[in-house]
Amino acid sequence: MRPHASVLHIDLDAFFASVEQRDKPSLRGKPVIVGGVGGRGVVATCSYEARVFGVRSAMSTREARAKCPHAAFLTGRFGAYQEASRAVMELLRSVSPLVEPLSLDEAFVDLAAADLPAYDVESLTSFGHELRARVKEVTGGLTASVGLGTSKFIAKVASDLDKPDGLVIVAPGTEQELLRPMSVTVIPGVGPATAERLRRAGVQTIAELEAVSEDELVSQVGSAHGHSLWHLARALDSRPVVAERETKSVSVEGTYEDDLTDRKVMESLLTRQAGHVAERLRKHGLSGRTVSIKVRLYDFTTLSRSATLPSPTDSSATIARIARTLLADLDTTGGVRLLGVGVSGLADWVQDDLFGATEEETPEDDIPQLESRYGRGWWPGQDVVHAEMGRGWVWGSGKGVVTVRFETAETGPGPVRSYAADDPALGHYSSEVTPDET
DNA sequence: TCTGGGGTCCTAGGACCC
DNA sequence: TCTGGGGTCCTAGGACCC
Repeated sequence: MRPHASVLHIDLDAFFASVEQRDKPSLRGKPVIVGGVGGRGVVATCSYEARVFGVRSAMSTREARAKCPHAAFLTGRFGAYQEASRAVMELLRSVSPLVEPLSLDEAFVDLAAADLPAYDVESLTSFGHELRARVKEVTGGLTASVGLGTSKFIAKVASDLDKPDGLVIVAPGTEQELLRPMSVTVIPGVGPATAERLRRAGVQTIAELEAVSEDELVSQVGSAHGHSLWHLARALDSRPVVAERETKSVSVEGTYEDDLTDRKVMESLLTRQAGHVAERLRKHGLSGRTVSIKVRLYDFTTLSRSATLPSPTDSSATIARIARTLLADLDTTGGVRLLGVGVSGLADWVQDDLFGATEEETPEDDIPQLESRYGRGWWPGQDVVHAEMGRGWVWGSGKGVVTVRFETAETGPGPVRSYAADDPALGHYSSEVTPDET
């Protein structure tokens, strides 16, 4: 337990949706839902305007559509989110060297490593306000919720108390009175399954959890979890903020619009995924010994199989071959909704090939066919450029027609036009292709 | 036509070794 | 011949997080 509220947790509000509203003025003040737009998509983030209608993260897009049919449903632009995230993380690192990103939109900062002039609640409050103002500046207007406390647990609980655009500091010594009335579900690691187990044992609040002995908790939920719960219920949390965390695994998976039944198709898809995994391993200078596949059947039963090699690999041919072999052992009659490939047991080096032979990459000649079958094209929210009309984004698409709204944060809302999906004047926007150059 | 994608950590059982 | 532990590695599955 630290003497001051020197651990900071920051959470960008409705992150993906806020980036869309920032860049697309016509979406401001409106319900925006970012996630998978297909039949099996789920909501990744939604704006506060959409939450009013009961839309939540992780809800199926189908359900979200039923609750809020007039919302804008967008697939998301990861490049833009990464860029905004990078700006925020850079700002945080300028404040303290000890920054632990949890995702694109969340991080812990250890202010004890920041060398602030003072750590009393009042000084930390003005620091927090200033930080939030600077986040707004460096992101072009995004808001963040910030919490400060004597531990990671308390800082995270604090940032959640006044969302969106809030700042909460939990004064040292007041942690337990804050926690006691709260639901056990605020404890990190208590999800639906643990909450249900505890509820059956008559435990719903942290005060009630505090009354359960450590041995009892361990026997209820297992050793690691039990000890952790016992401590967190008492606001005992000495976990350090860790700046650099090693990657432990790299994986790619996909859920398909229609269940797969053809083994040849499954093998081709695994081969392609293996290629993406290998590419990412090589990009980060990694290789791994254990290759795994994940198969989700039509009824949502999820199977995994893995095999461990004597030495690490980053070869797409090797990963693909093992993945296909692992699939061969599984019964997939009835259909497969998800396939995935991963590599773990990572090392930051690749075993030298003693024989100097270069491995042949498997030809992926059936990929174009697969793409035409499983879809690619114009996705809602995607940025586009039109030779005459300039920059815009896909509003909707279907039946060979794509509807584009022409606007940017600079130009503001512009006209909406529809084009044939194969219109040559319509191009995918990237930083290398500006309207002027087309 | 309910239920994404990318991860982390934990558990439990079996093999194998000392 | 019987009876032990402990430790490590591997595999499969599950809970959880954003």
